[in-house]
Amino acid sequence: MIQKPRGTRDFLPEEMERRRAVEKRMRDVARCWGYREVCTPEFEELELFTARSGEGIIEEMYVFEDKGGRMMALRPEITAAVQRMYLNEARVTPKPLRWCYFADCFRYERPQKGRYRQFWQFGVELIGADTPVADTEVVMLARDLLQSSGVSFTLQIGHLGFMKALLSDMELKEQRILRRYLDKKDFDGLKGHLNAGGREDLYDSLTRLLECRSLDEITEITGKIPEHGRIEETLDLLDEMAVEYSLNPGIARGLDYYTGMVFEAFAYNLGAENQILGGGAYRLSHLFGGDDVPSSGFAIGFDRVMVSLGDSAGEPERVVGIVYTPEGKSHALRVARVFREAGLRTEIDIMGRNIGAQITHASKSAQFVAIIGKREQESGTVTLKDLNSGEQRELDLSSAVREVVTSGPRG
RNA sequence: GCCAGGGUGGGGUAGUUGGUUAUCCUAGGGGACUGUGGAUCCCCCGACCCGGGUUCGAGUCUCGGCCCUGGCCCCA
Repeated sequence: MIQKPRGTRDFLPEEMERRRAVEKRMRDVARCWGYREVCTPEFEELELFTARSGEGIIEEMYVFEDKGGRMMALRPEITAAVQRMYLNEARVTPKPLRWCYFADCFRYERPQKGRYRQFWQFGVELIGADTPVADTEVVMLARDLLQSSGVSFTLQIGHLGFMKALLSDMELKEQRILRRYLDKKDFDGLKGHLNAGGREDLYDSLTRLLECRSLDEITEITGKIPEHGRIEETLDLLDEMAVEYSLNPGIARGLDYYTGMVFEAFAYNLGAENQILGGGAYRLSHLFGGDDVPSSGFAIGFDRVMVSLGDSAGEPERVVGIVYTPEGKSHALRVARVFREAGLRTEIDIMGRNIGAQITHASKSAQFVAIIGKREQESGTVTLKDLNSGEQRELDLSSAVREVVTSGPRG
């Protein structure tokens, strides 16, 4: 038998309903903040992603040659595509642009808990704004989105300016190596590398920087960096808006195009892959041949959020089963239509079962059955049976609909 | 790419030192049954991940692969 591809998943209706419910809550939050949805192609020219991240990522992507001999890649993330789209389509749109997306991405990696080869990201990009309030907005939106999903998380905020200030006289390549040691908390490796480069003077300040949890502590080590005022204002605003976060100057965010504030969120019970959000301020479009535009944004690992939420069942949907005898068939079809017009999920027997078997079947998903036989057909009524209580009454059609609509969700 | 543990009907399971026709539950389909059966009774469907090897004989032992679950690496 043919299996699904490695690292992919099938979603049955129950799980899709849970996913859609969370997705809807996130969409509603984004909409209230003024972030409107955009959509980019599922695949792009390979160069879009290598320009951003280097040739190394080819091994971790789905890359293919199309019939015209072009090298293409299934998108491994969305930010680059949104920036490309901005340059292609929206350069002259009034700033700021507030965009969001919910889209699947593909990475050719070894699957493990919370890591799949096809996965979904909910993300936002704020393009053309470069102020403390803009920084505050994306962080607050990140917080609101995660909260709306119901997941438990911690938020960490950092800024690349701190480490840059300490390493300002070093080459970019060298800075990157040191950041990696720090990110891995490999202090022996860090020390060795610094000693080899004759910069053992930096060891103390770098490791102390990672311990800092307040701007004052950081400033003692780095001095007042150029962005100090802006960072201070952003953090003050976040405090005023009661956003819970911890300051973490160690956040490095792998890539070079991040320019200022960076932040990440982590969930519990996720094992090794517990990061559920990452983002920051960046400048990317010059890599694609456009004018640079200050941007910031983040992406939520939607699947990880769902894993962290677990199987906690959402509210079950109200379902009505239409049960009928052969004499009641035409009336039953009309009744079903009325229930559907009231917005209720309504299912009718199409297996030719007898009444008892119909009730048996309906009870697997429905909370109510409407029983229709010769008597109801003649009087234009329905017999509504509440499957939870077992009670039933013969009602006129509109009363029956009202009864179901006003009933609470299944208890 | 590396390490550990796994893979028996759709789901969950039993399977002894290698030995008849592979166990049970559940789900699914059919029938009896024609206004209550959210039943009951009867019947049916349906599995040893794939491929080599050892053996008279492999679900069971062995090797390789695939896949799953974790972890490492990586992480945009």
